Amino acid sequence: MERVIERLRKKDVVLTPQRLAVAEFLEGNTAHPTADDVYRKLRRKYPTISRATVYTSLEVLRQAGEIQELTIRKEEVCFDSDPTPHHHFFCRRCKRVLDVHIGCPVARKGWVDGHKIDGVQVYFYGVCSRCLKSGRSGME
Amino acid sequence: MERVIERLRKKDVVLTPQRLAVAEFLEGNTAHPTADDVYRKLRRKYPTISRATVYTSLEVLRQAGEIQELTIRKEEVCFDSDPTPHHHFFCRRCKRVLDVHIGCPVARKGWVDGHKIDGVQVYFYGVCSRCLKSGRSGME
DNA sequence: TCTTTGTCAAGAATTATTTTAAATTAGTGG
DNA sequence: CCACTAATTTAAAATAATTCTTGACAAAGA
Repeated sequence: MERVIERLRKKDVVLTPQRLAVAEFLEGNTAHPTADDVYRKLRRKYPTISRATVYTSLEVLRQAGEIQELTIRKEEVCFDSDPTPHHHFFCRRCKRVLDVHIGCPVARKGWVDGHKIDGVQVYFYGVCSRCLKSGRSGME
Repeated sequence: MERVIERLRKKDVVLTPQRLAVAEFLEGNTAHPTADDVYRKLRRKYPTISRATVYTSLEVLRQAGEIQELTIRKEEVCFDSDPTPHHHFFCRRCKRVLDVHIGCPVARKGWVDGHKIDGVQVYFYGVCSRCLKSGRSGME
């Protein structure tokens, strides 16, 4: 957390209690929360926080390179507190977004067909191991 | 077009003029239109068509495996008339979505980390070759 | 013909997100 | 520590994409 504050300050990001609260909630969070998840959680500690602030704080953190945005679901954007490139898996049954850490050459920035790449997202869809174990297909 | 009709009929999809119009507009269209693009275009030929009908027609075609949905942009979903797996590139400058036909092992269905995969999307982001040639970075 | 089933259009409703405008606060320099 | 200015927060309203609802209507079968 201290490191986050340092990094943000170095990037001339204005620090506010709200932004720090968002950063703190996200830190180490592997659940890939949506903006609304963040809002509902922070409201307990900061009853006056508004949705707009959560949205702008998330955008500030994203631009600062602290988090990344995922469009794995069309319903809503979710956020990953780990900004380094890796893949994601969406379970159609339990609706969770899981990190997938496999090496993939295509995920490296570079060029394709003459287009300059500055970012890549790889989204897998299916049924996660936990749901498979619980005996359901995710199709019901 | 004839083949589309055959395939849909074989899948017990009820054929209607509206659905056929959507299918026809998409056929061979490589521009990755949004639902609203389809609606605005079809309205010329079918002045009475409604947005809801376009949305449901697109969903019917998707479920029939004729088209695929892309969530490459968070603003809105767009559609690809080619349902076979391939990658996509989003140009931050001209906002176009381009097909990327490169082989990639990760795009093959299978398993990762014990999760069963039934679909994959690979999205590249950057500046397309055309915009690069026109001399702008896409950052302005 | 009567019934059943399913689609269509239009608009209302819903949901995620952004904008607005006024009040408050963070960062800076004295 | 105080004051100043630019930036942020807030609540509410506005927007934009998408979904739902309702009544009208059409095809297929008994």
